[in-house]
Amino acid sequence: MRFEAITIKDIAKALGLSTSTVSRALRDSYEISPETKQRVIAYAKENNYRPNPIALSLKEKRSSSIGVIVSEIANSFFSQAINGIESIAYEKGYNVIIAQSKEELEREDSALQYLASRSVDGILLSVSSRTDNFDHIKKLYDRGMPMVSFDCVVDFEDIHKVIVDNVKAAYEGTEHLINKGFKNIACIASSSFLSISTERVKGYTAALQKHNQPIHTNNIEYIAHGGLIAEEIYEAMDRLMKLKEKPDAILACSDRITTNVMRYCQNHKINIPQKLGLIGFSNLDLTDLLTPSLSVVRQPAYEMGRAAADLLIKILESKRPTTEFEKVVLPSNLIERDSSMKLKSK
Amino acid sequence: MRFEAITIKDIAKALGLSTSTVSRALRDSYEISPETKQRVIAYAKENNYRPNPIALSLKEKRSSSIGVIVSEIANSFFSQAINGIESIAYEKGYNVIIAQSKEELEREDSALQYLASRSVDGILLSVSSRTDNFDHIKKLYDRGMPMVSFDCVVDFEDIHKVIVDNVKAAYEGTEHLINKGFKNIACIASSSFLSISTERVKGYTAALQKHNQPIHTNNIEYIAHGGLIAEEIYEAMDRLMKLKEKPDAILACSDRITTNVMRYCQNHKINIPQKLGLIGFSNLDLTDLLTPSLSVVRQPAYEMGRAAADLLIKILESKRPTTEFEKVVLPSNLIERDSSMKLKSK
DNA sequence: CTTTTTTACGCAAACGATTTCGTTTTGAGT
DNA sequence: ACTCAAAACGAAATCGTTTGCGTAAAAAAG
Repeated sequence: MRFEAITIKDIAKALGLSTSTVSRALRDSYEISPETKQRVIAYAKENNYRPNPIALSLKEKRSSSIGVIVSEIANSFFSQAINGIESIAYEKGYNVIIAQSKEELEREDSALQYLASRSVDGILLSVSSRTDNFDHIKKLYDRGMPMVSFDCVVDFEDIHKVIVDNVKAAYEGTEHLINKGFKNIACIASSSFLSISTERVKGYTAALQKHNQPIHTNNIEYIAHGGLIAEEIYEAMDRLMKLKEKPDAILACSDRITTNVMRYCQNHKINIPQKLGLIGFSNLDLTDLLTPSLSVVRQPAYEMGRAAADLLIKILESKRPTTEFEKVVLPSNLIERDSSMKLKSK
Repeated sequence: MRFEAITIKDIAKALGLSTSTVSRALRDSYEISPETKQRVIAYAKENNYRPNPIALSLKEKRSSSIGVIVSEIANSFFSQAINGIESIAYEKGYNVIIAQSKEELEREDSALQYLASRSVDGILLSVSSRTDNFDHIKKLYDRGMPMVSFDCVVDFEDIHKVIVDNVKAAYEGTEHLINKGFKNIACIASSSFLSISTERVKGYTAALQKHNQPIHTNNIEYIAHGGLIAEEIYEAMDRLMKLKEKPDAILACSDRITTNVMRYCQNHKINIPQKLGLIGFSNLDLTDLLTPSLSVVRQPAYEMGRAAADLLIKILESKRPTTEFEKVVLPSNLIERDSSMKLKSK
C-alpha cells in the first residue's frame, strides 16, 4: 500500500477551480480574490495538503537535498559532524543523504556517483584514508557539482574547506607531552598522502624541534586504513616497541588509532602513562572514564559540520558562481588528563 | 552554479530522434532497431547519461527513499543500526534520510511530518523516550505511510516490529549479577511507559524472583529522557545510594544510563565492582578498555537495522497490503567482564 | 452609453521520463 | 497490383507544480 497525498488537482476539483488558481491562492498571489483564497486555504489545511517536493524539484531543477560522504557513520567524530550538518540543513529546508566510503577509494567514488545520480544539489565530503588521488572528485566537481570538503580535505585549491588547525593541534598535543617530561615521543598518523596526516606530523615535528628534541623518522608511523583495521595499528606499535630507542610516549592522530593503541597497551600490559604516555585525537564521549583517563585533542566536530553545511548552502543559493574560496579553520581543544601525566621518578 | 545533467531530450536532439525512441532504446525495447539502439547507447554512455530520479519519482509515484527516525545519530546503538539500514537500502536502490527526535515527542512528530512531506516511501522508527502516546504515529500510519518500528517500538499491534528479546536480555544480565554473588540489585531503566523499559524491568524482576531475591520497588528507577540528561541519572543514583538497604549492584538499561552511572561512581569514588557491581546495556566500542572493563548486554544493532530495512522494503515492493505482521526478535549478547565480578570476601 | 481598466480566473507549457496509441515505411503473400 | 502485417519510429498524455499569457466579467473612467 502506498501513501497517497492530496494534490493541488484534488483541491481544484473539489472546489471547482483550476490548478493555477489553487496554486496561486496557496502562494497568496494578488490575483486571487480574498474569498477564493480563504476557501482554498481552508480546504488545504483541513485535508493536510503539502506540496509535492518531487514535483517541485523537477520544476525547480533542485532537490533541496545535500549528500554527505564520510568514511563511517559509526565514528564519533563523524556522527557529531553529521549532527551539525543536519542542524543547518533542517534550518534551511534541505535534507541530508549520507553515504559511507568505509575508507576505500572505490566506495568513495561509487558514493559520489550514487549521490550525483540521486541529483543531490551539493556534496559535503571528507575523503577516505585510501584516497591517494582526487581525480574522481575533481572530475565531478569540474562538471559543476557544488562541494565543500571538510576534515580530511582534497588537495585542490578552488574549493571551500573546513578543517581544524591540524598543525597547531598536533603541536599542542606534542608540546604537552614534552612539558610533562616525555623524551622520545612517537607519532602514529593516518595515510601519508593525506593533508590531515602531513599537517599533524608537521605539528609534531615542529614541537620537537622547538624543544630541541631529535626527530627520528622511525618514530613516525603511517596507517593505511585510518585505523579501521586494528591489526595495522598493532603492527605499527610492534615496530615502535622494538626500536632500540623505544618511545616513551605516543601521539595518536585519529580516534580509531587512539583506541587501538590503548587496546595494544592493555594486551601487552604496557602501563599508561608510566611506561608510555599517550595523547590521542578523539571525539569519543567516554575518554574521561578510561583508566587512566585519556588526554585528548578534541575536534569541534559539530561546529565543523555546521560550518561546512553553511558554506555549501551558501553556494547553492548564490546567484553567481563562487570565485573566492574559503578555508575555515576551527580551533581544536586540548584536554589534559592522566594518560599524559608522567609520574615524576622521585 | 548548478550541476546540469544530460537528459533524454538532449540525446534525442543530438541524434535526431524522438524522446520516446531514446527512452525505448535505453530500455532495450524490441521496437527499436539494433543500429539505433547502438547509437543511442553509445551516445548515452559517452555523455555519462543517468536517468533523472526525480522525474522517475514523479512518474512512478515513489521516491525510492526511506526515512529513519532515531533519538540521536551520535549514539553507538543507532549509528550501528543506521549502518545496517544503509547496507540494505543501498542494495535495493533506496536512499536513507535520517531525522532525530532528540528524545522529544514534539521533535519526533515534526520529523514524521517532515519525512512525509518529503515523500519518503516508508519510515523506520524508534520512538523517543518522551513518547507517552503514539497517536501522531498511528495517525500517519493509518493514512497509509508504511512503517516498521524497531528497538523502542510503538504500542499498537498491526505493524512490523524488530526488537531484541528485552525480557531475556535483562534476565540474563540480572542473573549474571546474582550468580556473581550480588544480593541487592537495582535497576535503572528508561521511561516507564515504554515497552523497552517494562520488558527489561520484567526480565530483571523475573530473575530476582527465580533466585528468591526480594523485589524492592525502591530499587527500580525510571529516567525521563533516556539518559540524554546526565543529571537525571545522577539524581536516580543519589536516591538509590541513600536507601537504607543500599544496592550492591546495578543493571543499567541503556547506553547513556550505563556511562552516566559510571561517571557517577567515578565522581563519588564508588569502587566498581567491590562497592557496586555494574552491568549495562551498551553498544559502545570502548567498554572493554574501561577500568574495570564493563560487563554489557550488547544488542545486535547492525542486524536490527538490516532486519527493519528489509521488512520495510518488503512492504514497499509487495503488491497487496500487508495483513500479517512480523515481530522479529533478535538475541542479545551478554559479555561478562570485570565490572560485574564481585571479589569474594575471603 | 461607450471605452478602458481592473479583477479574477483558466489555459497551456514546462520540468524529465515512460508508455499508450498511432503512423509511416517496407516487405511478404496472393 | 493489391492487401496485410511487421518493423521502426513519433506524438501526446501523464506525474504535480508553477507561471506567462489570454480573457471574461465587472468596475471605473470618459
